Amino acid sequence: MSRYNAKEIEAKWQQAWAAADCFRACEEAGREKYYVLEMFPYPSGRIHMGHVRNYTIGDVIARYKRARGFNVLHPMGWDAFGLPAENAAMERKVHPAQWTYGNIAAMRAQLKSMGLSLDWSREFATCDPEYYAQQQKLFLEFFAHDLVYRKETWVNWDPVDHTVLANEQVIDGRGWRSGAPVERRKLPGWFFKITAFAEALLDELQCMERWPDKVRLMQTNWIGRSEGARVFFPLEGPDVAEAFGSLEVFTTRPDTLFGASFCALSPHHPLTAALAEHDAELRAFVAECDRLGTSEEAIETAEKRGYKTGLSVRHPLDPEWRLPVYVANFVLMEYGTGAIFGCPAHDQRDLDFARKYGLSVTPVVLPPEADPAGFRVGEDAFVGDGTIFNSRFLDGLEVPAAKRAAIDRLEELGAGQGTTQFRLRDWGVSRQRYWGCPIPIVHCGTCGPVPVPDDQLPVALPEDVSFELPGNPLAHHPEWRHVACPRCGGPAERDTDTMDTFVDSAWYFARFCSPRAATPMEPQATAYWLPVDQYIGGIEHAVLHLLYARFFTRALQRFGYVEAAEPFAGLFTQGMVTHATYRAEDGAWVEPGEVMRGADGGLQTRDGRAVAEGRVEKMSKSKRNTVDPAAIIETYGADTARWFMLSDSPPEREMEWTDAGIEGAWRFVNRLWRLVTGALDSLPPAGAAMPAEIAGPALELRRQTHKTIAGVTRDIEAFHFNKAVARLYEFANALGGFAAGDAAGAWVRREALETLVRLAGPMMPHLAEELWQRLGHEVPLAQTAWPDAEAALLVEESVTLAVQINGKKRATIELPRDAGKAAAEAAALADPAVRRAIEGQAPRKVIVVPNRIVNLVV
RNA sequence: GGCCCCUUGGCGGAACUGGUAGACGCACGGGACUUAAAAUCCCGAGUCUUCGGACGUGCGGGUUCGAGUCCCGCAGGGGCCA
Repeated sequence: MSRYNAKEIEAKWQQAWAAADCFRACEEAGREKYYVLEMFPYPSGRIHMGHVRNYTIGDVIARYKRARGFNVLHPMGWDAFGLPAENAAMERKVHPAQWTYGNIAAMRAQLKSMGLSLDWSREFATCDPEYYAQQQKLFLEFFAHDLVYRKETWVNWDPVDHTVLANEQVIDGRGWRSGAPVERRKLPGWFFKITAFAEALLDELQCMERWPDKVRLMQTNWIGRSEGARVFFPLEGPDVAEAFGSLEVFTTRPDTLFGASFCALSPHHPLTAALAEHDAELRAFVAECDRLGTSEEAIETAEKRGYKTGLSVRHPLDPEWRLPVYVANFVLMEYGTGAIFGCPAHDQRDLDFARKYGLSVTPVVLPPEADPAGFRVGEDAFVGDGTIFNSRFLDGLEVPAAKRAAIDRLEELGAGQGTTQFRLRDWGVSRQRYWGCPIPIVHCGTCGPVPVPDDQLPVALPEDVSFELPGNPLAHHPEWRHVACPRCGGPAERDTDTMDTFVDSAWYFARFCSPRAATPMEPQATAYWLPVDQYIGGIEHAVLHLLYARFFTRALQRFGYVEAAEPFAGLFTQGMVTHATYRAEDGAWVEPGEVMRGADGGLQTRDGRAVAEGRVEKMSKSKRNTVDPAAIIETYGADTARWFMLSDSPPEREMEWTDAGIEGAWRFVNRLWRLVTGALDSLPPAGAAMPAEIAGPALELRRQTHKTIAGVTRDIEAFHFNKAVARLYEFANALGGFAAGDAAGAWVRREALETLVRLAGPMMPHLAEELWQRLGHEVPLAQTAWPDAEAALLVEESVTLAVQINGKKRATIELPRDAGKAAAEAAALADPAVRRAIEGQAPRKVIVVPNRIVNLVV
């Protein structure tokens, strides 16, 4: 018997599916649709094992749902804008477009070698002018609906690369590329008003049952709703202070107002700026704060420091009470109002600050059971619930009631109001880069920012750009940015920024519904296909990408492009692919392919240097523990790689890639091949009528066949692919040991083999398709319905029950299914092992769980 | 620091709503076939054992006739927010 030739047979079926256009999706009114989508890849040039895992999972779902009769949409595209293309341009003198499209071609071929059931006719890249033209139209819709606006903010500025850095691109205060110390700079840019949907985005999370709890929790924390109050503290002091009137403060703890001992301003508060004009020392303090960077974590972990302004404020609930005003490094301008009141007894940061500057610490919340006379705050602030004291009209109230009472009084006095604050901030999308979607705005000295008119879209990226100079090539281009103002015709300049690439991926799933439309999307197409029924990707996108896509969908709904409010009805986040790491004696990382076992049994490189095996870690280039999917597919074929990806580890957990594992999968592929091809001669023809009489081992196998159908179906529905795989192994084991005997047995063997092939189909589609054909079927498996389990075969005639004595298992007994309690008890008491164990005592109590256990209490 | 999750043989992992712990795979051991090896097939296997059984799901308690599963505390690992 021949060994399975994966290479030849996989190519054969990939061509056959393409020729028959098996996976093209068309809207069919009245037919139930199912939209499966995996997060589209960045075209880095090669697929990695994370892609293989992601797309294998998605393809199992797509093929399974198709077999269940759904009209499946399963598209693929490219998240193709981004910095690596510009880096390649600088390092290798190749244009970003050329680099990107070259990578796409290479990766497309690799993805095709996986045998994914994709509708390639819908493919696009976000850097296609046809795509970003539509994105520019959407940007202008946001502009028209007042959902995008321009403002100045503080950014991390790399003075060497002349570019803005994201917080994660700042490492130890230096730019990740240039290594230059990062500066805080104020820069204008465009912001999407995601905060306008904060409440809706938060509330809807509770209804999104097919999303992992973990992701919902992360988004909840990210949006960060907090109830509190805005409180006005009248300012006193020099003219500057008088000009500002009152200091507006946000607090979540209005109940602790009588514990206040100071107010603090952000270094970037307008009042700080006004004071700094006449105060060099304050300017120096602010400059020092700026060197901390912009991340909340850096600010939080730094030592709490302040600068006393000399101003004071009056307490909003007692005009006679005055509090000093500081500028403090831990107060963020971006959160709340950029100013706080400090209550040291009940906030750790305020306490640290108060201890440092010798400010009073008055406890106003008494912990349960504490003695009001003896309660003192030491090094730890008390942040829990309790009863209010030392607080005049609030005394005796519990914390929640005191919050309400304090807000009521503030509102009566006109000194404040209750409010809800979100941690979520508006989404800044301007990037000083070339390889992104140009922002379709023209800046005119007289008209301000003016949208580029529809008939002048798209604003195309110029191709003749230079990457020699640091900074943004669009801004350096000699003529591109100079245009006439569309409104007044005067000289004006294009916006030279491009959009954050998260914008590109915030609506691509909608574009797939009508990828060639001359508008961003066709409402009847999105109405049919959206929402995505199953979205699959990495947990690393739990917050940003998924939140932006949710925000965009709500906006698109407002513009009339989509009916759905939410983009992804179901979300699945897969785990990472890991591999052992290896190091040579000199500490250098060694690739797995270089490691072999030496004569002494130890690990060594091919050229004989000793190697130590390190921890199992996420595959990464830096640790050199990657395995190239292309090489695996070349050696074993796509089916083997897919099968191993789905075996053993549950898909949401990390999976360890090992040589032994892929070898094991390869063995099973061959075993399945032999099992079917070796039996072909002894089978009745396809479609032969079921024999009237099936009994004995044949009936047993038939039962197992149908139980396997039911089990694998359940497992795939629940994303328990590892369990489905285990069931198919078990079933193959049973089939291997089955002797057909007579004609009925041969019929049952065919049913079992066909079932095995059909159930394995979504996981190893090429081999299954080939075996299906060899079993005598003309319609491809890809167009064949999923098998149904016969309910009557799923119930056992007899069952094994455990017999426990005082909860410990002593024996098992065989009983007819659904035997009565009395029969079960009698059978248990008759068992010799049970009799020995109870030594003639009569049970005090007998618990019988039908078909499960008998527990005798003696 | 706060919140959340996880911890089962040598390893990855099964165990439906509390009801026979360790399915299935990997690795391992034994056997068959072979001149030999690879491949393949069959068998074995949680630990200890006086062969009756005893002990076993990170540790310590609790609830229950019965706990891997529920509750409380602790330890270790991971994630998110700070």
